[in-house]
Amino acid sequence: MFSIGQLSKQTGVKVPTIRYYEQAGLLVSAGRTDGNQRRYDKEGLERLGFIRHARDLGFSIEAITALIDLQQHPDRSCQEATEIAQHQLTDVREKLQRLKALETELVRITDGCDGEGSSEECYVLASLADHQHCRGEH
Amino acid sequence: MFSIGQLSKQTGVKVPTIRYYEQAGLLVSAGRTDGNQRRYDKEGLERLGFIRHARDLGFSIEAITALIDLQQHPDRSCQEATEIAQHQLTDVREKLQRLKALETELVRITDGCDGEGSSEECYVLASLADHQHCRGEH
DNA sequence: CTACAACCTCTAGTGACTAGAGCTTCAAGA
DNA sequence: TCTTGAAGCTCTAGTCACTAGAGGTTGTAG
Repeated sequence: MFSIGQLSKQTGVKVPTIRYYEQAGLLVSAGRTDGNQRRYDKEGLERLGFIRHARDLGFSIEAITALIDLQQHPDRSCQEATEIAQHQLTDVREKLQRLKALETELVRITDGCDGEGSSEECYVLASLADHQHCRGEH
Repeated sequence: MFSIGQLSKQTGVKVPTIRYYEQAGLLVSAGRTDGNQRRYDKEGLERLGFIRHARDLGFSIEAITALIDLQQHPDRSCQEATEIAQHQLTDVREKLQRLKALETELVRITDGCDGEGSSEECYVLASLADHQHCRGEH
């Protein structure tokens, strides 16, 4: 049996976050001591590990709820889980695209400026003021 | 002179967002008609364009405030602006790194599963449950 | 002059936490 | 057994950058 603090240490999830997950319905309400403190078993630990891993991969709370739901109905098709993961992958790839464009643009902006001189003729500021400077879309 | 709606159309920034920017101190309080409606001139339009562009590049409201402040003190060094942009670039690059790792991991997870069978033996769910499966860090 | 789109302010909600106040409980050492 | 203080509890509010909605007022085209 672990206290919430021990669970926190083992998973790397902060204590208030664990309570938040419970309140959000991700974690089943933990058992309590007579004094109302939460106590967790191995299952609680594994569940939190699952959540942690999924959050690290950028899955939303909503998506994780769906995945946990699926986990608990072993008879249901695996397809749903794959769809959720695929969706997440698409999402990540879109963000990657966008960030790559931003990187290019920021490199261009910062390279154009040596940091000397007054801000009046600053290339960074000029670039931001005038979209015309940009190569690509964003 | 433009109304807030015309400004919105010209810049692509939604009306409530413009008001939010004003309230956040990014946009100087606009002039008003006798009936208390905002009216903008060319300067207001340019300022909003600047903000829009900077937001598109992922600069925080705080960073943009600093940049605008700089713009208004043409005597101050350009170095600060460059630093802010550099910081933003570092930030973007970190996110890129992270997202690339996530992509790899998600591809591995989704590739391992054909979507058939029951969720009991689903590779997606198993991968999320067990960090051991992972190649890299995240 | 009228109708109604567009404007106004204010409050509250979003997602995923994080911080803090004010109180109670657990567990180790004396 | 008692004490102390770290760790737990609940509840409210704050974060960021908006977005939505209520309920009322103004501008302007016909």
